[in-house]
Amino acid sequence: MAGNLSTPGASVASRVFALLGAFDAEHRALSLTALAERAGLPLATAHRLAGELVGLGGLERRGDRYVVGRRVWDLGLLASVQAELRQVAAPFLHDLYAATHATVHLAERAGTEVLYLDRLSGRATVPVVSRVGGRLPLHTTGVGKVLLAFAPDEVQRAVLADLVRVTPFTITQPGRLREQLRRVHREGFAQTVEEMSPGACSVAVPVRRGSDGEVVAALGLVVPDLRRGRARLVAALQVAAAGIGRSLPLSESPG
Amino acid sequence: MAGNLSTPGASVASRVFALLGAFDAEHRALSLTALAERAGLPLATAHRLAGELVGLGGLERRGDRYVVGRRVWDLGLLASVQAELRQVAAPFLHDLYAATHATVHLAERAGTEVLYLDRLSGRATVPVVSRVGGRLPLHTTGVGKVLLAFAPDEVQRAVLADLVRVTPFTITQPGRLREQLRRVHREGFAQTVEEMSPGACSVAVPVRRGSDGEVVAALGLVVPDLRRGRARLVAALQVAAAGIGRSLPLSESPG
DNA sequence: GGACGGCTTTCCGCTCAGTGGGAGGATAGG
DNA sequence: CCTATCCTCCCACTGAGCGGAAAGCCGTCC
Repeated sequence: MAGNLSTPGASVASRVFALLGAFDAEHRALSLTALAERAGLPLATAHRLAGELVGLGGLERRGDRYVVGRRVWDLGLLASVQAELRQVAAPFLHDLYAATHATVHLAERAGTEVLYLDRLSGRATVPVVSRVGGRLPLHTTGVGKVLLAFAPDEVQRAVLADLVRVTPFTITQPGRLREQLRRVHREGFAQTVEEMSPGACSVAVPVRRGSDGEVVAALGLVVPDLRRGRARLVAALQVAAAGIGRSLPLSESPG
Repeated sequence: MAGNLSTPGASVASRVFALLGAFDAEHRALSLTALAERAGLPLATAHRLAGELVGLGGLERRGDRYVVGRRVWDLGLLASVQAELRQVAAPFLHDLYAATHATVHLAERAGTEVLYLDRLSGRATVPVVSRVGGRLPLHTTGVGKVLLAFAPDEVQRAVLADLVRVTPFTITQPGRLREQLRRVHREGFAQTVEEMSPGACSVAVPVRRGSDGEVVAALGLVVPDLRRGRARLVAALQVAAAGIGRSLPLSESPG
């Protein structure tokens, strides 16, 4: 379709996603030049395609900057992640927040990372690094440890082989983490103590789909201190997780 | 780019969006045939493009069905709508919910409709038809009336010219609605009484950007009854709206 | 004021990526 | 066994898409 291709083999569809993928949480608005550069496309190509996407609602133009369009947001709401889990979980997350006033997290595993599906926090609690849609290491977060404990062997091995240090309290010894994962199975919850960010502790429990008991997500709380009240938090989490699991449809798995 | 085009002039980018646009809230998972049909593309073309999108994360395959991919959800979170307003507003919405236990709505105007940006509801309140990402008429909802009252003249005219009846209580006389919109300006809030769905009333207030006072969104509550406690609800809404407006960055408008 | 640097926009000839009818499998039901 | 309904793959044909180059469009600095 073109005479002179800088990257032959790249399809138009991949270019479209390259353009959209040029945006991230730190780059929500990009000039044409920046957009082209980050997408790895020639300026003229980026210009034409971006113009087309604006027409389709995939991008929007604000002055001389491009931003991701509303249409993409609309479509994103239909994505499977969000559709079932988040919707079902939302009221339970509120209950949890009301009961504890701690930051509430709903997360699932995406490869070897935690993917935060929802977060609920007031304004006066512990500062938390997570963002909805954001990813963090599995071994440094409460929800991550839960998800890791119930992840397939190959994922556990891959993660244990590379335990990045984030704070002085991050667990980087595979043996110690493996022992903790066993405890998660035994006791039904995981915790972290300043392993992701100083001054923040967390507890988390698995969310099991009611129909078959499969762990589909994790539910967690972030608090400044776990020394007292942990049992109460775990109890609240387990009630909410059970509620979510029971309300969950039994979405067929990939064939 | 092809020898035999069924619809010459349609770009690949438009076909990509046609495929994604084939999904909606009622069609979250589609077979290839259904996908092709709804997208208006030949089967072979849909098959090839869908396969490519799966590789790019824009679609996912579940058995013999396609669903919108996680990548689209990620990208959607970066869209301007969601990014600023929702994030800033979230804690205030919780406060409102905690204070009133009514369904809380954050909405903005999209053309001649209300676009619901966020919704927060418990499990035991009035049944509500709104969905996050969903659109409803401006003249039948509390947030809609607020947004309409502060919309440009041509929007008001377009809406007043076609007041669709939804319930027996829907206001369909332009004169009566115009009078109500004037009251919204005067009193600072709007209300509906069973105009969208039987048994549901709503109050709503504008969210003004702190820097310039422009109305950027509306904040509303849905309750079974407005006869008593309305003043209290309006007060709570105004406090929250002011808080949101003050925390809002002054995002430059289109040039 | 006029030359410069960084940005966006447009032009246009070249060509290969994308197209889609149709053949071929796979599976289900009669 | 045949028919119906999906999904997958093949492949000759060609115009949609490519991107270097050049032209606009600001500011800013000498």
